[in-house]
Amino acid sequence: MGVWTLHTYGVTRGSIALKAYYIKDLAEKIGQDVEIYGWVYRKRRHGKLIFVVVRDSSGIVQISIRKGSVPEESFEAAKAADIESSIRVLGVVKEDERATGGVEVACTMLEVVAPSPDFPIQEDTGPEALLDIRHLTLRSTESQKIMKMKMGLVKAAREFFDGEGFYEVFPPILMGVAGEGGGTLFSLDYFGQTAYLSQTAQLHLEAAIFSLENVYSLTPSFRAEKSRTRRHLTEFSHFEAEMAWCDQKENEGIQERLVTHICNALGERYAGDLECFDQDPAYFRDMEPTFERILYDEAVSLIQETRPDFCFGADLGFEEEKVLTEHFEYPFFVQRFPMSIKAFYMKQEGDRAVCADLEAPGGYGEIIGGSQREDDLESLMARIAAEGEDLEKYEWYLDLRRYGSVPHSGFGMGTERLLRWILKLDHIRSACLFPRTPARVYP
RNA sequence: GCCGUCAUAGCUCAGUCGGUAGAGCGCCCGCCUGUUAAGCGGAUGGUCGCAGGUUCGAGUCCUGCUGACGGCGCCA
Repeated sequence: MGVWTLHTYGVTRGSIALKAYYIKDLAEKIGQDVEIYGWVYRKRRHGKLIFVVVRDSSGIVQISIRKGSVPEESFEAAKAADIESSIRVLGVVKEDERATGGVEVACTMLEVVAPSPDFPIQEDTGPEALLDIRHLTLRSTESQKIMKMKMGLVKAAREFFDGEGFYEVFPPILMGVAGEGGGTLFSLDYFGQTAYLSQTAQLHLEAAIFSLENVYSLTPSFRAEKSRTRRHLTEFSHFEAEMAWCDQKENEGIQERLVTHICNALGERYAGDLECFDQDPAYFRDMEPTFERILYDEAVSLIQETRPDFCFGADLGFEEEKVLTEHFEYPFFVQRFPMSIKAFYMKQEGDRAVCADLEAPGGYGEIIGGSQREDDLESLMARIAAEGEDLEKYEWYLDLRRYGSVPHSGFGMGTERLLRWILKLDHIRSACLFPRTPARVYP
């Protein structure tokens, strides 16, 4: 058995360090002896020949186990191995066109590390049942691809911010006051006072720009709305950025460069995975940071072409967004909503907010909401009072306007929303490891 | 908060006019040396979401409840 210690780096079963290599690398090891650790993905028995498809984090490969070519215990172990049992395999890598991927491992030894009796997922398991056992559903190759691409998205976003000289900061999740008026908050007992889970880090990022000027954060945000839609979670990954000395025009420029950088990077680095989701990598790879911009008024006109009953002054509902997004191939900005339907902290010009939402094409909804912030103390106080909010709770926020206020802007980007649009996922839940919705906080 | 749909085996579903609960897949057993979520044979598997009501008789009809799902609103 000396040859095998070569591949385990002297580590034997029972005291495993790291795997020597991963399934995706086997194509470069034709003719070599290899050791594979993984999980049984598929099994097909043919009497004296058994095929086991083994899965690890990097991919899958077919193992052929022939009676007579392996010790009798190995053949019996293969015969008995359940779907998703963890196994250790020794064998020789061979090219074989009959195997998926063109590579197969001819087994010389197989042992079950731990069994997996009655694994509950099978071909026709429905979406609700899959969510009930999300902790097991994550093992699917589709979930693997989504999780890997989500990491790629976050990595690309951080690259962008880093390249633009932003500082990453780490704002609190436990909050004493609401971030945005109106939205429902999750509350909890905080040593006898009521505290809330953050809906947005924006207000705290605004404080940070007076120190670091350009900042961003990636935090969970919570919305206690019973939103039963395919684009809402009660907990989501929120990229937020805030920039001092920045007007709305430059704010939009940063947003489109950010989204474009992310798309370019994914188009280049995840071309194969994008194709698995029927997406054209070239569309993302070649995207340019020149998104179209339309005014809210123009959006209303476009909507009225097909929905004459839609009235000026209303917010764009989902049906309206869907109509609107059919006019665009790439994400686009809708600018200058009426102040009456936007948040108190936005800068006001006439009856309009100095703001823009970035909409994904194809009815996938709003990816980014951003605005120039109100930097004038009196206007801000009047706005907070008009919302019926207690000014005292916002004293610290108002201090930011009392001590060296600056023009500044910022935005928030929903990570799962962006990923959902890129992969055209049916539901935002699929873009999340353990999605939290009004009816689900388990598992 | 509002509107709608659904709830039967581990999973996906069928169940006619109200008359003793069905299929496929999975699990289990047997056969099979090139399969691609293999194939063939056998066996197992049920508080029909819960509580009432109508009826000689309810998975089926009626009432209430619960839960999940889908859509709206809200937003990222």
